[in-house]
Amino acid sequence: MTRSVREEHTSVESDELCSPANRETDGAGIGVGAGEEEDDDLLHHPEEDEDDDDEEDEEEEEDGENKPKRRGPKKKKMTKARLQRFKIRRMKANARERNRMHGLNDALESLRKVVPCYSKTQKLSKIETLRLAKNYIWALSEILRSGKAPDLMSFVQALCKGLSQPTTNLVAGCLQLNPRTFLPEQTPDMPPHLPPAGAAAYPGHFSYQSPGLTAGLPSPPYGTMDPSHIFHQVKGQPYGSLEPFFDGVLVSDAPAFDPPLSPPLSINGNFSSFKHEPVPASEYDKSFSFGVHYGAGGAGGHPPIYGSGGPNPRCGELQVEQLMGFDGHSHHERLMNAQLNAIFHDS
DNA sequence: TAGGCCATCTGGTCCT
DNA sequence: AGGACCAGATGGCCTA
Repeated sequence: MTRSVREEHTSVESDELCSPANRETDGAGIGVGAGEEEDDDLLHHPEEDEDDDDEEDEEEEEDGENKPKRRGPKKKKMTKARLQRFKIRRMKANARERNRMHGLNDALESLRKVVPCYSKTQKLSKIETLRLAKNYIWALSEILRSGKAPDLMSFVQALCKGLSQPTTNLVAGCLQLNPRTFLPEQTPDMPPHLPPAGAAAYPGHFSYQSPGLTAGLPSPPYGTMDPSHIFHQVKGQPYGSLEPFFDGVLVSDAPAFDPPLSPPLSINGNFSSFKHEPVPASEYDKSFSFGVHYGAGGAGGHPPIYGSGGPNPRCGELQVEQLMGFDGHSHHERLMNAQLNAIFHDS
């Protein structure tokens, strides 16, 4: 589910403790926010093993006469000093955990920027980001594997596999597509974009199945491959059937490519030069169970590509100039965009 | 108001 | 011993 960007932190404590300025500090208080425990609970914490036995015990255990005796090592009573140390330890652990989660979120934010449909205003949720990234990697690896450029529909289908409807709509919005055009009737058991078993939805499509479940498909062995690397292969490197792919597009001698934050596919019009296989109009005009249709205006206020109800002008026939950037993109991004278009165009 | 998403705290486990 | 990692719990925010 996509969500609007909201406040970075959700509580006063969070604002104080987790603002960027405070991220490196471990001055978090204990027991703030959720999971707060009363000191009484802490007093009986089992992990205490300090050597403060000589200190005066402040708290007496209230062992009732009717309570069964506990087995195992006798718990040491919590002295004030021990309690103090425990609190400090807990504060430090909390701070570390916060920082760890912030690092995780930062990484996730980086991931958001390199998968399609990055938007500062309409952030993908964590789970949707991961799903989309997985699909994106798979789709790109499939391009490499097959050496053929997929058509727009199957590519978007692959991207949207397993995504929620709002995210699917967002992807469609980013690509200036109507979800109805690439999502067949949704069934509980079948991801919407998957063609029926044993049948390709569209001629020339690569079908998507979960790599882990598909015997014939390779697990993408590309490690941390950035999608933009595809377009920046050094000339002469062995690429097998992909060689002609890159020869006519962009072959660079540049040693290393520093990818842009926004990926090519997150830009509207990436596929605007796609050459499509002929698709029966019925494939596009099916009724789908989508509550949100990508009608006039479209998600994110884009100008509609598809007229409401009318025959769909193929998005592959649109020109880049007709499309608006989803979020506004740099020259570099547009360059990448053009490269991608060129690849699909030349194939 | 329910449900989704999120940040945070917490205690347990594993590793160095 | 201390840190990293993990999963459960909790409560806040937001949206349908």
